Amino acid sequence: MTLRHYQIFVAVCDAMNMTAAAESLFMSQPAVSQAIAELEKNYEVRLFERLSRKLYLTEAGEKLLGYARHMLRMNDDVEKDMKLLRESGTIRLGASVTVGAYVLPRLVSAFKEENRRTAVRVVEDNTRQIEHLIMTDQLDFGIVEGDTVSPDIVVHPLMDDELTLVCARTHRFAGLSAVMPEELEKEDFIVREKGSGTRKTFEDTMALNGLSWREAWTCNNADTIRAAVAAGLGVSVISARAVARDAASGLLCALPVKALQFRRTFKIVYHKNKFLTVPMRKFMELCMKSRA
Amino acid sequence: MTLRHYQIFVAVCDAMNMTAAAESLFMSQPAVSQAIAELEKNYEVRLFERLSRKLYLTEAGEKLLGYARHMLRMNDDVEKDMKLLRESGTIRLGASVTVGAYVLPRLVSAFKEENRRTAVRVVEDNTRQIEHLIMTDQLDFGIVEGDTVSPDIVVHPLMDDELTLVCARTHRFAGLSAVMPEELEKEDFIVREKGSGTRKTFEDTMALNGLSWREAWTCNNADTIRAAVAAGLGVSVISARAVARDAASGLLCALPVKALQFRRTFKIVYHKNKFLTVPMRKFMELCMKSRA
DNA sequence: TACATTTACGGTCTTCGTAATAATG
DNA sequence: CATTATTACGAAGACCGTAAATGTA
Repeated sequence: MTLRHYQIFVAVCDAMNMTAAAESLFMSQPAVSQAIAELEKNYEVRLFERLSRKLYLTEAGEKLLGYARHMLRMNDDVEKDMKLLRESGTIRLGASVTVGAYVLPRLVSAFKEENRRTAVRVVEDNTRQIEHLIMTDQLDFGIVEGDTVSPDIVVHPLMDDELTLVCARTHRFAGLSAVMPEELEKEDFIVREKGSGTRKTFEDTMALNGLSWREAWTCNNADTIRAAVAAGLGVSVISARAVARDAASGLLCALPVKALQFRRTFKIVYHKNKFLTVPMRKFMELCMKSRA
Repeated sequence: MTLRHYQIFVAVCDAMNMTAAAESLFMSQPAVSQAIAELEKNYEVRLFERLSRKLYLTEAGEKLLGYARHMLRMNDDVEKDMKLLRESGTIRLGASVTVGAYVLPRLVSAFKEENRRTAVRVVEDNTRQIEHLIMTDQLDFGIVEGDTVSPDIVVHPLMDDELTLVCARTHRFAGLSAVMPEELEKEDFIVREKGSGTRKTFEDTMALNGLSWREAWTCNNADTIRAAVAAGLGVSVISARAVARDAASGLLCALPVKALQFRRTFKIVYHKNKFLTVPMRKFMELCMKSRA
C-alpha cells in the first residue's frame, strides 16, 4: 500500500462519500473506488460498510484513519523540513588558524546577519586536518592558508595575506621607513611552531632570499608573539592582520623589509564532488565579495 | 514520493552502500540508485555525499531518515493492527428485551471464553430500535424476538421461545397437569406493556383462539411480573426461560394450557450488505450450535 | 583492474481515465 | 429516473531489470 492509497482513503473518510472525495482530489470516482477496494483487499478488512447508498466507517477503518492521517502529516512535514534545509541547512566550515582568528569572525557574523536561519559551525585546525575532514565529509568546505594535497580538492584563491615584520616601539627598527634584509639576521626571532602556515611562509621566504635567522622563542599562537615582541624580547614576522590594531595603537611597530615580501594566499577549498547548498554558495560569494 | 522510496532509502542508510542495500532488498542496484536519485530530485536536496566511493549521509538525509523510519514503522503497525482487527474486532450486538435478559448472557460469556481478545458490546432495546441501529451500522447484527420491517434485513431463525402460563403456588391452577383455555378468561392477568414482543405474542395467540382476557396489571419487565404472580395478584404468560428457575424452586407454577401454545421465534438479523467479520460469524455459529 | 554508482533502455505492472453495469431511493 | 458505487478495459506512466558507461582505489 502506498501513501497515495492512504491519501485517497482519508479524503473518502472526510467526505464519507466517494464521489465527493474524487472531486476533492481532482480524480475520477472509479479510481477512488478502486483505491479503497485495494486497501480492503490488501488488509483483508472492510473499511466502510456500504448500507443503502451510505458509507459507514468500520472499526478497522477508524483505526486505519488514525494511522493514515499521521503518516500523511509526516509526509507533509518532510516536505517542509526538506525545503527548510534546502534553504538554510547548517554550514560546517573549516578554517586554518590565522584565518580562523583574523578573517572568519568578521565573515561569519556578516553572513549570519543576512542568513539568520542558517547555523554555521566552524572547526579550526591546521590545513592538513581541515583537508582530511573535508575528504570525509565532516566539513562542507574550508578556508585555509596552507596547501592541500589531494587532487580531488577544488581550490579557489580568496585573498592575499601579507606577513609583516613587527618590533617593539622601543626597538632600534622603530621609526624606520624600511628595514634592510641583512639587518634581520642580527635579530632574535619569536616564531610560530613548526607546521604552522605562518612559520612556513616565513621560513620559505627567508630561505629564498638567502637569509639566516635566530629562533629565540617558539609558540603556537599570535597573542603570545605580540606580547613577547611588545616586551622587547625579539622581533617577529606574522600576519599583518594580527597586528593591525596594535600597530595603530602604537603598542607595536609594523614595518616593511626593503625589497622583500612575506606573502601567501587564503583559499576556499572543498571536495570536487561536494554538493554545495544554497547557503554554502552564499557564504562563499560573501567571502569573495568582501576580500580586502 | 512513496513509502517504497523511503524503504529503499532506509536500507541504504543502514548499509551506507547502495549495492549492499540492493541485496538486502532483493533488487538490482540501479533500481536503488534510481530511487535515491528520485528522492533527491523531488526534495531538491542531496541526501548522500558521494566522496571517493563512499557515501556520507547529509544533514537533510539525517532528517529524512528520522521521518522515514517513523513512517515505515507506522506502516508495519497498520499491518499488525489490521490483522488483529480482522481476527478480533469488536462485535456490536443488538438484543431485544427477553433475548437480552435470558438468552444473551449465556451466549456472550460462552463466546468470550473462547475469544478473549474480541470485545462484545450489547445494546438492548425493542426490535424496532435494534433494526434502526442495524440499518445505520450502529450495530453489526441483532438477536430479536419481534419482526423486522426492512426488506434489506436478513433473518435467520435461531430458536423457538415458548411462553408459559404461570401462577402462584397457592393458585387454584397449581398442581393441575394442564389448564383448559376457557379457564383463562376468568383470571386477572399481569402483562408486559404494549409494544413488547411478549405482550404481542400473548395477545395474538389469545385472539387467534377467540379468548378474551382481563388486564389487571401492566409493567415493562419480567421481574415485577414474577413478583406479582408469586404474590397471588394474578397469572401471566411470559417466556418459559424467565420463570424456569422460579418454577424449579417452587416459587411459581408453570403449566401448559390444553391444546394451546404461545410460541415465537428468536432470530438473528443483519443488513444484507453487512460484511461479517470472522468473530461475528463465529458468534453466530455459536448461537446456532447452542440452540436448545 | 576491480569495484561502486550512474546512465540508458526496454518490458511489465500500476494507476487512473472513460464507459458500461449494478444497486438504491 | 437520478444518484452512487462497482466492474471492465485501455493508455500513460512508474518501477525495476539488464547492459553499458563512468569514475575511483
